[in-house]
Amino acid sequence: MMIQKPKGTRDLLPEDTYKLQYVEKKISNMLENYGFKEIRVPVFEYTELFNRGVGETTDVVQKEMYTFDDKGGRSITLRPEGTAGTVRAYLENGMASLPSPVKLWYNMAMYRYENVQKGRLREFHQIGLELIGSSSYLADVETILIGKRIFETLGIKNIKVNINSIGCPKCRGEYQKVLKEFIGKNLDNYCDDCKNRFEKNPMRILDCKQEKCKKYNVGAPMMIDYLCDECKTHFENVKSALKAQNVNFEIDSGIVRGLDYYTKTVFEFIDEKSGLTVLGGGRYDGLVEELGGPSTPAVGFASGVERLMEMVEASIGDEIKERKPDLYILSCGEKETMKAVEIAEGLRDKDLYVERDLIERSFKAQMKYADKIEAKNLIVIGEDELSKNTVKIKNMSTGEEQEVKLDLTEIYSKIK
RNA sequence: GUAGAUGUAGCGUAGUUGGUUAACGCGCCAGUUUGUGGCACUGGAGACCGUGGGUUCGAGUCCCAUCUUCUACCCCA
Repeated sequence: MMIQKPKGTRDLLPEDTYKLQYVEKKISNMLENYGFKEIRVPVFEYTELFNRGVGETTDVVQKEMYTFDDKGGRSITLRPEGTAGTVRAYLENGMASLPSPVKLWYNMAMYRYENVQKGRLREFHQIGLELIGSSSYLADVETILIGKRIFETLGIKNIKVNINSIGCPKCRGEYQKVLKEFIGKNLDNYCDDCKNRFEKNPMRILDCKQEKCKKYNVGAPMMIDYLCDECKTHFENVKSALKAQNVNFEIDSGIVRGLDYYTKTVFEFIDEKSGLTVLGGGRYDGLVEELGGPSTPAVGFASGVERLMEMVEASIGDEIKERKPDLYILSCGEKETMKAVEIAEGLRDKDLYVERDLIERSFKAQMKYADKIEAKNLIVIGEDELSKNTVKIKNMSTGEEQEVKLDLTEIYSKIK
């Protein structure tokens, strides 16, 4: 029996990878224009990192992690997100002593034991960034501008930007008291999930999609109305700066984000066509300290590469072209073929894409093959050519031929 | 985790109320007489019909289980 790939994984075939590389190159180049440097951290970390970093009460930690004991009895988890590992690396490598703020980006595989469906895989990739060491609203605005630019760079339209503020531990505590009072009145009427959320994380109840819960949520107190002065000012500054930079956004008080480390500004970029969140992030001022470092503010986001690719396919998919051979060298006969190998190698030294026969096909079969792989040009090296020391370069799309000396630089100058 | 659908050569499909060597298109390989492709024609390779059981004289076609993929819920990127 054939062994299949595990559920929720994907093979990327050449027809996919060249498009992926196009997208990755565009984004990484853009991020470098903002001064972000790439970081790569381990695929697996000690489970404790995510328990503390992501939060014990989150769905990600409670039911979606790939956790196992290694042979030394250590509890290991495949990373379900990139921020915890990045912050861990930031601390472990003393990056706090680098000029502030530290700006890192990554493109890494993530693992989450989730049910598979549209835009959701168990192994998926996120391009994300972390801006560590600034508590200023300017950092929030910078990351949102970068998020916006990702989609512009890729020619993706119809992306909605939603933002919210979920306050800091100080004002959130106040708010949760008020919220629990409000919900507590009708708690019996909520769904079971919400009843469970009531003690652990009541804010998540506002995010519930169940009709009955939505009904009782009407008129619920909103976090933004209970922000402390500092959080309020911060949020106002973010909003007015975004407006000044012509970013179209909406306030969505329902955004809570499923990871515990978020504070103050949170945001989501949503593809209006599929309704999927294609980029999500926010500020996480408590995380660095939570992971054993000094109190350090930070902002970041992550975007799902597979979801990006899906949209890129729809918008500019056809414009991304695979590289086609500059030249096919057709040869028959042993001496002639050795000459073909020599010429091919020489042209590759000059960075041309050259193909030739590798399975000793007939003249005609080589011709057909050159056509199939869409070689731009073709030359034949046979007995005649070798004796006369010339070849004809044939332009495969026009059919035109021109004669040149059988010589590397001659051929190169005609093809280039 | 719950609910519904799906699974036939690399890809896309056909396979009547269960019956001899599972069909077609695309793709792949090779030919159509002398060294020039794209078209056309001819031939060829390639499938234990997702997997494992069961019913039957006999199953791709019926039953059960299981896996995959897809859809929704949940959650998220």
